[in-house]
Amino acid sequence: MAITSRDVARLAGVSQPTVSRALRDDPRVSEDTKKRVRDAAALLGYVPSEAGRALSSGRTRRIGLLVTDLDNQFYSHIIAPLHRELETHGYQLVLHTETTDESVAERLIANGLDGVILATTTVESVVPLRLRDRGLPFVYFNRTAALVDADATVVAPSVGLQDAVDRGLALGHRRIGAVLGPQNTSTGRSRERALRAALADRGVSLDADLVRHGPFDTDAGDAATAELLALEGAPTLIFCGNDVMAYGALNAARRAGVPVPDGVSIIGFDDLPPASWPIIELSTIAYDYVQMAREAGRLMVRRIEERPQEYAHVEFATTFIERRTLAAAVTR
Amino acid sequence: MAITSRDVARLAGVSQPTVSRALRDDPRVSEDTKKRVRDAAALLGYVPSEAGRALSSGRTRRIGLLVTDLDNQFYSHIIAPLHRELETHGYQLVLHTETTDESVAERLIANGLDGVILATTTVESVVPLRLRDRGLPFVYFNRTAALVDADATVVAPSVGLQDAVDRGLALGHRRIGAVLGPQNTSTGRSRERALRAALADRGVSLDADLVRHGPFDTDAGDAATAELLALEGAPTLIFCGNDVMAYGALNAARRAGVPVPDGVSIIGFDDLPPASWPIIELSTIAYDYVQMAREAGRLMVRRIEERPQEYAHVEFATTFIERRTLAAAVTR
DNA sequence: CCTCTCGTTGCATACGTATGCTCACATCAT
DNA sequence: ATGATGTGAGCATACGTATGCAACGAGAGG
Repeated sequence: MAITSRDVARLAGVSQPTVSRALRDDPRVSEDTKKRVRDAAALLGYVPSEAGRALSSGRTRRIGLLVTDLDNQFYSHIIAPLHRELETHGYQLVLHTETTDESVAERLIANGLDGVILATTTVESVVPLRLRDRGLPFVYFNRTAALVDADATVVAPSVGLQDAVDRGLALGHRRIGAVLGPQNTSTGRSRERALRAALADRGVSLDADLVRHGPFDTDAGDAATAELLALEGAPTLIFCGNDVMAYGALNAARRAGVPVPDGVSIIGFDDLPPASWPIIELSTIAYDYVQMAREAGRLMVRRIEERPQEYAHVEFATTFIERRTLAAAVTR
Repeated sequence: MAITSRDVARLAGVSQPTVSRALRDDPRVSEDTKKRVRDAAALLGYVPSEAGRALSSGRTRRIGLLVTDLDNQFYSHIIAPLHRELETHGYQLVLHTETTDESVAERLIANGLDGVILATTTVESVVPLRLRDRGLPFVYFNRTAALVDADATVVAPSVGLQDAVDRGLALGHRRIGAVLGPQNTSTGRSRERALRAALADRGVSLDADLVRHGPFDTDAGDAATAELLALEGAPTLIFCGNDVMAYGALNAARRAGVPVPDGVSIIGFDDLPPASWPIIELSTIAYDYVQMAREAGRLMVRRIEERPQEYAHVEFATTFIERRTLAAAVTR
């Protein structure tokens, strides 16, 4: 049924291996022959079989992206640049979403991937261990795991959060709350640590009553903020674990009838596109996540093709972006 | 390096084909042997090679999803349910994003997919033609192309739009504008046709000056709405091609200082999650896009495994959901 | 004129699994 | 006791490409 390299070989009057070499532009094939082979291939509409190629070469040129919650806006914005970056290197992105930790690694391995980009690892995940044991190269994107070292692209939250904290304090905020991400993610942890450190640096500490933890999603941000706003001494400024949680915070404030920023100020983290929309205008900590995705792609390709001794840890700087949702503290 | 079925066979004291059959639970293998093989496979940590399997069986159990603009929120919400649906049938989703129309088909074919789900087809796309010529099964999701028939899941916009139009007219709106999607997409066309028909049914017609077309994204919705609001006789109600464009419309109104809904009413299409957020409260036309994604997955699997004679065209009903962004018309 | 080298092509085979066919053996009816 | 039936496993091979190695011819150098 399908056209194989043998069919092309027959038409071009050469052997099958010559077809294989000619189409991959092997220098050992004469220009003359290459042209003949290419013409024959085009005439027949020949398309090389990935399966045959994978079996023979042992490589698939496919890279897996492991994400648990695809619904999360953040990852939508990551996939496109990552896809494009890998494409320029001749690799293809394959999406994997699984929730259970144990079977994931097996499926990644079974799928004959050349490498895996881990985007939603939890700190205690065993997936990196399994991949390492199998010799399947992988790269951490955004989050890292504790058990195994590897190439990684991470965000350095300190600078951006320090600026945000300073600005918040300057605006008179003293009762400061936090709606943070899960403590079993490296991002959740590092942002919390950086926030506490930035406050401590100015002699302020987070009141434990005003801190909440939850998944990095809108519903969690909504619920946690609703709780905080209902408190006797509600915070006048709330730091959120990411923008998506901050959307939830804005919703909760609206539902509670607390105006933003006059009743409460909200600060996010990520600077996703909606943060700069006129109807949202979210103050947030920004970093170049598109560049970060591309860098993760580059690290992945380098890991596969060059197997460097050292692991690269690329950090991305953060900056504070002030928008409408931050204003002077008002005592209610 | 890697463990093959031959290694398992040696350990279990059987032949390689028996391993292949035992692990796929072939009834021709005795329970006793199966157990021995499974134990040996587990002991060695054997994972079947996708490449070998694909080459031998001619099937990959991989299905491609072709999307041009991944950034579009709509598709983020589609991918997860589609992924899950295919997974339950033992298939895996592979994301393909390409902009050029010509090379796409080749890459889809080359990748040894069992089938393709086309999510962002334009009406005049040749991809369906190429796929048909190759005998690669495919399904239309949401949009369809004109040239080739195939299984399809589509939205029937008429009912929802008729209700929305009736409600808008009841609220006194007469100057009605439209910020619509591209005319080379079946969704763009069918929504425009349904809107015009619904208005015509009530003896109203769209003023050509108040109609704009553009890509299904926030920026386009923003730009078009800004134009409409700047007109002498600006519309009091604007229908948008989808929710994402409606976000842009809301932004444009905010920027222009026109309050929503008191200055202008906005109606979207899709009912994505943000539409029901307290800070947005977008009136919109809803349908069950999660179910639609799952149905597309089911059609795809059925097409691959049963090759039915007839093509299925599954329609999804729409309903109008009234929220804050629609109110009585006010003359400015 | 012989040998050596270089450039080009073909030959043989490996990659790992699935499957049609054969075959051995046991069970059972005749 | 013999043939028929059925069960379970092995043998041989196919799938399509890539690659190490051999081979071939031409040209160059001695």
